[in-house]
Amino acid sequence: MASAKGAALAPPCWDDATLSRAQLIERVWSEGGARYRDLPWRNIDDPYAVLVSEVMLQQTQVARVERYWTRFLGRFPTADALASASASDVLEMWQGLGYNRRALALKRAADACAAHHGGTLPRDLDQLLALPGVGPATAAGVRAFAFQLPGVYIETNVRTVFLHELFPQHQKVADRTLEPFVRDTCPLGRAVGGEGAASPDVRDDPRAWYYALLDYGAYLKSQVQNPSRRSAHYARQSSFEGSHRQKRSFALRLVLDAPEGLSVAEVAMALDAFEQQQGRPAPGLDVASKLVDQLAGEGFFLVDDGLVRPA
DNA sequence: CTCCGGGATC
DNA sequence: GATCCAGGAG
Repeated sequence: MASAKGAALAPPCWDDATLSRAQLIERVWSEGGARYRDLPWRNIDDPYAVLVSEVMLQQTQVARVERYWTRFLGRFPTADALASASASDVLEMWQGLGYNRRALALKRAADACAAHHGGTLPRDLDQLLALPGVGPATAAGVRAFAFQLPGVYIETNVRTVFLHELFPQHQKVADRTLEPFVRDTCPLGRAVGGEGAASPDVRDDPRAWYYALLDYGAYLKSQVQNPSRRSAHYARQSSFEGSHRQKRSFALRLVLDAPEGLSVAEVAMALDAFEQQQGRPAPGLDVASKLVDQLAGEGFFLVDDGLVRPA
C-alpha cells in the first residue's frame, strides 16, 4: 500500500485524490463565495488596471496594496500615462510598497504596451509573458481577471487550497504536480473568440472561479498552518534588518529626495550615519559606491560625472 | 538556487 | 523576535 507522504506519490489523477473533482469545485465556490472580498481591482475590465494590481500583489499582502493601487491609478490612469511618466515619479508612488524593481518593470511593461500594443495589453499568453515583470502567475492573472479567459493561475492562495484539499499529507509538492488539477478545475468561459456579454452563469467564469480560490485560500491560511509551506517552492527569506536590501531601499529613498543629485561620497556618508544610528558599523565608501553602481545598472539612478540622480 | 521591501501580525 | 505576503529575474 502506498504511503501518504512524498511528492513522488502525489495523486496522478482525481481517482486517487482525497476529494473528487466535483467535490472540490463545489467546496471552492461555497467557501470562497462566502468569504468574497470586494476589492477595488475586482470585476473591472481595464487590463492595465488589473496588471497594476497583479504586479503590486506580487509577494505583497492585499491590505497593503489597497492603499497604493487607487492612488497609483489616479496618478497613472492608463498605460500611456505610465509610459510618459519618469521612472522617479513612478518610484515615488511606489515608496513603501516594497520590491522597487517591480515599479521599474511595470513602467517598462507600459512602455512596451504603448510602443507595440497601441496602449492596451495583449491577451495572448506569450505576449504577456514577454512583458517585463510579468511571469506565469501575473500573465494568467491578467487573462483571467481582465479578459475572463481560462488558464493555469498558480500563486500562494491557489497552492494553499489545492495542497490543503488534495495533498494534505504530502511534502514538497511542485507546481508541476498541481498544474493539471488547476487546469482541470478552471471553467472554460465563453467560447474562444466569442463576442458580447459573458455567460450569465458565474460558474462558467474563470474570473469568478479564481476570485473564489483566492478568497478560500486566504481564509484557509487563517485557520490552519500555512499549507504553502509544503510547496516545493516554499523558501524562507533572509531577515531585512541590516541587510543589503535595506541599504538599497535607504539609498533609493535618499536619491529620490535629492532631484538635484548627490555625490557618491554624500551617499556614503548618509548610509554610514544610518547604519551607525542602527548600531551597526559604517559600510564605508566602497560599499556605497558598489551599491550606487548596482542600482544605476538596474535603472534606478543615473550617474554622470560622479553625480547620482534619480532616473 | 538566491536576491529583492517593508510593514502588519503573531 | 519570527512569519508572511495574488512572484519574477538572474
